[in-house]
Amino acid sequence: MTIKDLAAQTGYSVGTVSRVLNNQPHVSLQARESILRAAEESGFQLNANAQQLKQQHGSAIITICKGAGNELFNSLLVALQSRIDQTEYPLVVDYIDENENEVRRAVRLCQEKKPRGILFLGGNQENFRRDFHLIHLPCVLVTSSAEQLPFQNLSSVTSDDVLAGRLAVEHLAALGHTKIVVIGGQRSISDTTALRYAGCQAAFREHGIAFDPEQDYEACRFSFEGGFRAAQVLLERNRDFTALFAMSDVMAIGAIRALRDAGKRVPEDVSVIGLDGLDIGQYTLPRLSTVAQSVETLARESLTLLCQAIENGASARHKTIPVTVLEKESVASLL
Amino acid sequence: MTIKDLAAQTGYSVGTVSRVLNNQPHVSLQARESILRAAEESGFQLNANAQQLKQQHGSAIITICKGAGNELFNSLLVALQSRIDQTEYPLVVDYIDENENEVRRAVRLCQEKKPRGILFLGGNQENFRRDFHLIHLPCVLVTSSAEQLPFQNLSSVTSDDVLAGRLAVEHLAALGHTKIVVIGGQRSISDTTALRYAGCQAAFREHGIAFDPEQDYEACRFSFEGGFRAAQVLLERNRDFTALFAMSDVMAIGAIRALRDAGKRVPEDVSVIGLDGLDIGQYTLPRLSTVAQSVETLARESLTLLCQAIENGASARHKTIPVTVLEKESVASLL
DNA sequence: TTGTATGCGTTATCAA
DNA sequence: TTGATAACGCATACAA
Repeated sequence: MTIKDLAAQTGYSVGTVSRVLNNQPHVSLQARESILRAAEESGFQLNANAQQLKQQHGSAIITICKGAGNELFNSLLVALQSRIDQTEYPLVVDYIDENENEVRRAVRLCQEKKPRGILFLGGNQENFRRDFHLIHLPCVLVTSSAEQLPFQNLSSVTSDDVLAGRLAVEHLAALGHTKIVVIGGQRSISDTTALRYAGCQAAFREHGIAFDPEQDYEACRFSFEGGFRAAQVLLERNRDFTALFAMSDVMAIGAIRALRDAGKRVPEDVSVIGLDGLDIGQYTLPRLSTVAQSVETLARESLTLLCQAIENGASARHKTIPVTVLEKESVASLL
Repeated sequence: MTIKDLAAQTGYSVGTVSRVLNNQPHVSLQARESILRAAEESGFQLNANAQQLKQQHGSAIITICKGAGNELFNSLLVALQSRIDQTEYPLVVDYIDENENEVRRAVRLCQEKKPRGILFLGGNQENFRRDFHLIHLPCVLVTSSAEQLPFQNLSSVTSDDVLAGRLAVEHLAALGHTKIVVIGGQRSISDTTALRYAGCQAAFREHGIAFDPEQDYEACRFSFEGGFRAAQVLLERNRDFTALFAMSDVMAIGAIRALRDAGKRVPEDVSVIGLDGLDIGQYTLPRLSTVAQSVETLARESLTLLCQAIENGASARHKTIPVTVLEKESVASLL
């Protein structure tokens, strides 16, 4: 079934049918109604390939998700999915490994699918700096800032990571903790980590808390396993800490498991604060105190920015989403 | 850049260029090399739209994932993603709500994208029975059996759900538990739930364990929240149980939280066994005893079946993957 | 082995 | 307001 058939059926020409199906003007009401009805009855759908061949581009928004096991990205995806249905664009999700170069991947996808825009869930500044000039589509980097990058077509939406790091430490400090260790990503690789780390450091300084980057910080992957191992390393160093800040909830949960395995109770012996505000944190023992990001807001703003860029050619903007401390059960007061 | 340009550049015709790029025979080694080199240098990519318009179909395998928040499906997706790269097909992931009709969605996607095959992550027999005749592509239903469905193009790969239900109960029974409650999905809606339930029931009978379906079973969604609420309901009924079987790990984790909130220790006061074998279960307190599915095997078999159907026209097959009990810390012995 | 030519389903231009 | 027709980039049957 093609528009040709539809044309024959209704007695109009393919041109008229095409105009009707694309909601274009200069069609008589009569023609419009008759064609629409026929299309409805036969369940006709335009052939996307032909359409996109002609228009020289596809209609999809591609989301490149760096790390399919990333819980934060998964909940972000859920939020995106429910919002995207209100737009005209299909959402195509493309998972790549954490170590893959997301920008190169995007370049390839652009040639292959000619999407309308790209959403990057996670990304590395260096990759963007080096290769993004090859991309000329509206893009939004989510959970990592592109403010320092000189691209007119690359917006970004990110939680206030510096504030998040600061809030975590301040929450602990306010409860009397002064011996604090931190686990997170590789500061040299993960921009997000670097910012959260900077926030921590500022808070440490302001509160006069001693912190030895060599001894009191341990880098790991953003996974349960990563947090588990990092906490073990910290434990083996015998730093005698009373609190641990994990830069993600999954790390925090892994760390709590390691602490318990070492005979430490949480929060009685060691307090733990996470960062993300994932669902799962509210079902663990103890419930996880954390600095929560607003996944909903991140999703909404990202899509808004991208759609505006696609539809109005709006140029790059960079949004920062606030974060809030969620006080639950994994942090105890020393006072 | 089109094959026309490439033809002009190399001095060959579009026909030859097309043949080379499609790895077809009847091309001189010389032509092949020269064209391949030119394509490489300019980073040329065939226009997928034109290609697919001509061939009357796309190249993608679409995965319809029912419930973007489903942890099992997410880990399945990770496994699929890593395997799909060894094939020639791009994997397009399409998330839909748990309540949406996955088959209708598939019908639409078929018209729009003309994929090579479809993978259903989760699905309801009724939907398939009613609408699947509209689909004429190779499909595989994962985590739910299609054996009872009369479709030559619908294979299925599923864990042995009856066995899983049975093993869970037998594990508890072997440790002396006789007062057991169960939480899971809606038996009338979720086929998976029905099978696991049947397995349970068989084990209950064989071990002479009393079980009142009205009082000792509570249905809920496959989420932390669902398990949490269901356990609360069971608790309020005062059934005085010593063990709880949750038909998914996330439910189990939610249930443990509810038990703790009610002052029950796990496993000292109540034993809990889950089902799935998700990563997260090894980082909770206590570590979750569970009946593990092999996500890797599910992914591998599904893709194998689908590819065979696409490439050799293989007809429908139905595979059952074994499950195993993972003994950890959430189940105590009463003996 | 290679080249030429046709058509896939659609949109858009132009003429009517 | 409509209809005819030329592209879009590619695969392929057929001719050379």
